[in-house]
Amino acid sequence: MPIRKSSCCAPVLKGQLEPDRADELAGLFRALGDPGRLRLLSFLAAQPGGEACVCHLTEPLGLAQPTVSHHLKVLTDANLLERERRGTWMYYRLRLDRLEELCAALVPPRKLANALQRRASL
Amino acid sequence: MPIRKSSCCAPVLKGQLEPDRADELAGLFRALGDPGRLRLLSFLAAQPGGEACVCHLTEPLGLAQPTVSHHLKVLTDANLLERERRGTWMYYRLRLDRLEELCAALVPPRKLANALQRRASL
DNA sequence: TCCTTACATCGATGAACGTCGATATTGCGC
DNA sequence: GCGCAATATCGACGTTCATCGATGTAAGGA
Repeated sequence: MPIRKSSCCAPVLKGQLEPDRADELAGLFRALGDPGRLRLLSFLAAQPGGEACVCHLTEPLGLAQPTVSHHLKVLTDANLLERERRGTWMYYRLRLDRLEELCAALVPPRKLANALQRRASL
Repeated sequence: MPIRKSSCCAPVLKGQLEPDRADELAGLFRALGDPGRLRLLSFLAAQPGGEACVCHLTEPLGLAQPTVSHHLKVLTDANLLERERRGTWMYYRLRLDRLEELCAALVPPRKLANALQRRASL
């Protein structure tokens, strides 16, 4: 059933956001779309150096160890974390640069700068 | 089976991000975690005034009308869009302020400002 | 080599989600 | 009120996902 394009508004520009790029961004946002994972990021950000090993993350989250491991994997696959082995322990570190990239994708940088300026002037 | 907190790293600060706030933010990111919805936002952002009615959104997305309606509802429920009726047509408009808020929640504003400055100086 | 600790992977289960055809609702013009 | 056009809601189906117990793997110490 074809939808008539009556004259309600200007037709929308096509392909502003490429489907491939949309898939990629959506994957990133989906990685952020879980409260446990957000708290993981928050915990890591609160650490000096933005890093911690797994054994200190499972208790404050209230999730089982396999679940935490799963979430860490999701975030690492999305390149929002990087892992490094040190002896028995596995360290996970925040990638702030990736979060900044995501911000820039969400809001045009110029508008973001304006918003930050507005906020700073209050 | 209790996990021993051996001396691998400094213990993580607790409750940096409140569970309630984490749920709220996760809901927002989940709303952004679909390629169709991201393209919807992109299409709207490309429109003068950042608004459009539904009939012009369904074709470029390649999704059926009920699906588009569903996505618009998800985004509206997340307060990322606002709707306004004009006669037969329903107009959806971007809420840039909400996207800016989300950015600020992702990256501490000071670090964001630094990142933008770095980028501007290239 | 054996045991223990730290972490990852597997497999299963239940819930949430994307999609769309069919149908309902709302508003406009006649 | 009737009919049509625009949009929302419903219902169902298949997929994806979060969760966790059980098990596998890898590293260090005795």
